[in-house]
Amino acid sequence: MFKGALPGFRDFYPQELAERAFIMRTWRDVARRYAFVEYDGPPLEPLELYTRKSGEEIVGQLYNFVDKGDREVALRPEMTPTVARMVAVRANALRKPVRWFSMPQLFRYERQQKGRLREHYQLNVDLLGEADVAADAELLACAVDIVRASGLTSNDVVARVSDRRILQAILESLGVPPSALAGVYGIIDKLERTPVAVSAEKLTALDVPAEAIERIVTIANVDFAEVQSRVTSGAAATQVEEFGRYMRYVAALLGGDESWLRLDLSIVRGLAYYTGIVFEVFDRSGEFRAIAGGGRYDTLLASLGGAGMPALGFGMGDVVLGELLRAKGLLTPAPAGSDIWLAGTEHDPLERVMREAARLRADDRSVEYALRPQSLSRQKKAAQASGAREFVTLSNDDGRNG
RNA sequence: GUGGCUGUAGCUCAAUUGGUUAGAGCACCGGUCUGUGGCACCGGGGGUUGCGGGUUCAAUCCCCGUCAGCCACCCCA
Repeated sequence: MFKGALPGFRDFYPQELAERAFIMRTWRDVARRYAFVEYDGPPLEPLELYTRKSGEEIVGQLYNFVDKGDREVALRPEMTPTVARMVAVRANALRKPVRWFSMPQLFRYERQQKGRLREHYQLNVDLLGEADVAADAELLACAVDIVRASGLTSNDVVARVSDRRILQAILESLGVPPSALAGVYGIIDKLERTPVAVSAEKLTALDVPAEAIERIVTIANVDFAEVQSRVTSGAAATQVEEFGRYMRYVAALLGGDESWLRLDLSIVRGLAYYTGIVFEVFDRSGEFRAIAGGGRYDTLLASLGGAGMPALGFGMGDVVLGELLRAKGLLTPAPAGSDIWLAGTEHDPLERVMREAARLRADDRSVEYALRPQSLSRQKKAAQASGAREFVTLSNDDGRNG
């Protein structure tokens, strides 16, 4: 006897599917409001699509196998390589900017935990062919608007925004040796979950000056004014200026509401391909994993062998968002009852009920009825339990069922 | 992949610190109720106590293994 789904995989009973549908409807509605158009790709891809950029280590985290044609394949763990490939193939034919979104089911062979399964649905929104920060602003505003459309407020969640180029400039201004940068990023990424003393010790081991360590362990608190005062020349100064423009754009797109945004240089996204502004959306209580994350990956298309094209995107999974919405009481999709429960009396032959049901169904009404003769009171009870919106008897067509 | 905690009906939990046929609420099924707000009452099905070994006269309870869930690493989506 089969007991349940494979570890990390989910059965969607009607209630769970209704919840998932609620989330996906919100994704689709808001993405369309932002003029993104939907696309999809194959759930199975050549393994090489993922190893080329991430290296062989990633194979341990993939559902991969050799197919009957001796091809090394993998279930897609993320959508970005697929969209990059699809766009690269038709780079010259597509009208720019390309504004696409998709809601793929993604797979990852890892030990599961809360908020992290072996499969999830993830909204992917990508904007390709535009280098200006206006595109970055459009992306983040879209992500925030989805969260807002789900019923959450800026008291519940915050978008933490960063730019690794600015972080690098700050670190250099603090005297961090270039050779130590990669290591320092890793330490910054874990600052939140690591005791300060431990982080400081690790930084010392990387030959980071003591004064710099003090500032690095509180890098999350560095505000925009400090960034401006520390980075005053060179390419980084231009990036700082653009970053300021970016934040103003996002605020404008959110109707002037800046409460959703926060500069946080401790956001160092792991993926190797991010090249500019990055962001992550979190619940403010810190109870859940990141709701969404994304950023700019201007070099990815070229690295996959296509024509170079500036690009950026974000992903938002259904698992963490669903957990947060449920915790806030915002995940209560209406039960899917029929429009009409059609009741026959004991004297009505079933065919009479069926003929009437057929007539109503042809009129696009959803109709349920008792599949075997039952008392009227029993049918009424069944109608209520099923969530039918209207109770109609053959002899008397006006009984309401709330 | 590593370590820790947990595992009784579909769900939430019981079962006098090993002791007879493992119980309840909700849910589900059937019946009664000629009736107002998903009401009440009666009845029923459903568990090899995750699975497999071991200790014992006797195991839901103790030990080992295994599987699954949760948590922390790892890694990030």
